[in-house]
Amino acid sequence: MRKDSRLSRMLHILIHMDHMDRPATSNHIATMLQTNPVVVRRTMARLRDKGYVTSIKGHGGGWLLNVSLADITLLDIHIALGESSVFTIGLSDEHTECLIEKAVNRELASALKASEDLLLTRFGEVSLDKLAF
Amino acid sequence: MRKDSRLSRMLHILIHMDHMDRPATSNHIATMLQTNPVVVRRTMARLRDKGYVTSIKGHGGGWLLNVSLADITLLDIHIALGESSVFTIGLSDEHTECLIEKAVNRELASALKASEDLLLTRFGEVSLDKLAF
DNA sequence: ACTCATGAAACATATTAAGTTACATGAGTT
DNA sequence: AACTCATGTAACTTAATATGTTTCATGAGT
Repeated sequence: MRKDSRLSRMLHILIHMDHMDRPATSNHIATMLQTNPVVVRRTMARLRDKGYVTSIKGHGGGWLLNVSLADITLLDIHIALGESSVFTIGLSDEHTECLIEKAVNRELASALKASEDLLLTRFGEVSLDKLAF
Repeated sequence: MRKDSRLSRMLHILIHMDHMDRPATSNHIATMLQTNPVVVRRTMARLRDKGYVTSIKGHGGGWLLNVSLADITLLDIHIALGESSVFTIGLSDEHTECLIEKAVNRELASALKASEDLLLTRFGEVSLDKLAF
């Protein structure tokens, strides 16, 4: 499956935006990310919904960083981008009565949760200013 | 993205096979998994390649468990099913010269690796007999 | 011969980020 | 008021991959 690179992309752009004194247009951002301005708007809209950035319409408009890099963590951005699972591994049909299958799924779910908890904890410990220059 | 439920499914079936005294046909397994016999053959073939099961052609044929449940771990089966990443999260283009992007990707890669290491370690600690009844 | 099973090729489906096209809307500039 | 630049949004296409399905060849026991 294609990887979800939105987190990586958004972190990259947010740090760049911290250096800018003017709004960054979707076109400008798309060029930096080697993608399309509509993809940028779609993804940035998630961050706007959380208040991390502001969008300005019209001439001279674009996107502005709304918070200090020190005040947002990787986890904040990860959550802003959506709640979908971080794993490609899933459980088989959980509406079963089979005790073996339930035991298997319980074990897998437990291991996946521990792994995800570690990832999110780590994400929460890193604010974006730690990745900037 | 659709979840990869092969690990869950194969663990489930392998434990059932340990209780059986006759080969399990792909049809029988498919019924248990609520899927198609061809999907079963395709997935079981990976386990056969690693020697965990044997396939028997012809009348009275099917699939046989080749090892003791105590001798295989979740990690063994996970590896047998393929080396693809366990994460839906990926890094953005890594062929860049941007130092910020490199720092972002380095941090993400490090966190993902720690998380995956934990998952695989945990998988390696659980042998299949611990999930059986 | 007949039946039952795997092996394998070929194709369809589902999911979701990503990519693309097109047009409406809002906001400065001239 | 007309022009230009930018976001907002809808609709559609693409890519990747596990899954699902159909079909036929092959092997093996009865």
